[in-house]
Amino acid sequence: MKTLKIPEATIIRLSVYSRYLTEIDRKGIVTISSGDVAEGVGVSPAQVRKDLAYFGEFGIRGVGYNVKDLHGNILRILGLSSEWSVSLVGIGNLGLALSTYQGFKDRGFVITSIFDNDPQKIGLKIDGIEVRPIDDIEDIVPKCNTQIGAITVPTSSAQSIADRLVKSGVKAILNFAPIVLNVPPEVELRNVDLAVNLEVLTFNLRGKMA
Amino acid sequence: MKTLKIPEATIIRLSVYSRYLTEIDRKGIVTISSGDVAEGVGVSPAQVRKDLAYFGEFGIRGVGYNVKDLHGNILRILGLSSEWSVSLVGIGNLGLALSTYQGFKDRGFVITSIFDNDPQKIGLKIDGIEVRPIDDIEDIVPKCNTQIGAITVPTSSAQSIADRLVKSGVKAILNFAPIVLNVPPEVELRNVDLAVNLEVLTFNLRGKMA
DNA sequence: ATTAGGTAGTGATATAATTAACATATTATT
DNA sequence: AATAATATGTTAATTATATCACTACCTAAT
Repeated sequence: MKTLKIPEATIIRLSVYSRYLTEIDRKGIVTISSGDVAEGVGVSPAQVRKDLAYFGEFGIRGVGYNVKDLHGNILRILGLSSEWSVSLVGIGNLGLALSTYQGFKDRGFVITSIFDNDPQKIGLKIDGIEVRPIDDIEDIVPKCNTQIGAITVPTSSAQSIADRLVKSGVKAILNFAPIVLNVPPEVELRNVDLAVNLEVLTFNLRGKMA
Repeated sequence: MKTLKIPEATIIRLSVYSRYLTEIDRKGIVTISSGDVAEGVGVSPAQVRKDLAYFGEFGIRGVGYNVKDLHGNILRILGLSSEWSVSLVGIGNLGLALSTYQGFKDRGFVITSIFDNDPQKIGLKIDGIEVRPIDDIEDIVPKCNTQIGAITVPTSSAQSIADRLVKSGVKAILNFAPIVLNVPPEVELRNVDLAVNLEVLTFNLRGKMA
């Protein structure tokens, strides 16, 4: 089995393609070309074909791709053909937004536990999931077989939460706190910094206005 | 003036460096080396120096960088030395999270108007800003001299909101709806898709578990 | 059948980004 | 004053990524 390295940019684009294919499929379109996909998501047709080529042959020359078939293949590539158990730590506004985000449910991410230390929040039911005290992490997370932890707590406590999630067996962490977390190399870590996006925007604006 | 192209990855890292320097400065540390920054944010020292080199010379050979000075320079580069007026359209959970996100305020992003079409929300004050009906966009946005629009409405209405924001004079759009928006080339567009991050995570997990 | 038009897959090429190496400059020490 | 240690800025080398150009192949029309 050849495991050539896949650019992360490719994975991100596959994710975008898949979102677009959902839309196309809903419209009842059966076949689509790399050029159509490219136009729909704003990349070049060659890029679309190259991205897919890392994983196999999914189309028919001279014809295009079957929408459902391609979509299914991309979901499988992304690991979305089965469900993932997600634990959410910190249920402030951002945590609340994530817990109710339809896009997660749609793609097989199931929030199975929610933790917070605010006494006013503990016991609340959010979308059917009870908010538990943070000290319950080590108890609940293994029981739910949770593979992914999402951290939306303040910066000061993010590292300790990460430690506890790792200890409880999560394999991946999605961190929204603007801090560099330390986790063992076998744990997959991904940071989302909402301010970064605004800053790239203002940098580009600055250039245009200068 | 030579305007060589700056990689976007460089801008993203500068944003991360700046966040780290805030922390370092708060600790009262006066001087820092590229190696220190590199270790703090998880990149190579050469990368740090290269990123900075695009914009000038900010350090002293044999010594390092003055923390406050470097931080100020990075903020200036990113266009954060003055305030930006942001309009938020759609005040669901995600919009609420953004409107109260301290990280924005800290960096000079001021939300000056909020719009939604839900009658139950119109009139509410969020952090001192009144929620107005979407039809007020064309009236209010120009009055506030708003340069940036943030879209957190459902996918179906995202494009029409983008159109109205552009018509009202915004120069940049931060879009959280999972759809490819069409805007004139002079308008800076940036898409944030929360699900993408989880999907990159699961792809990487899949590889590790296979 | 044959041909024209269209589209996927792919190896070669070009471009971009990262890393490495080094020359230059500063500080501290002897 | 000379030397050792340290750290930047910059050029060169390497690696990674994206684009291009071409081949293979399918469909439909003549």
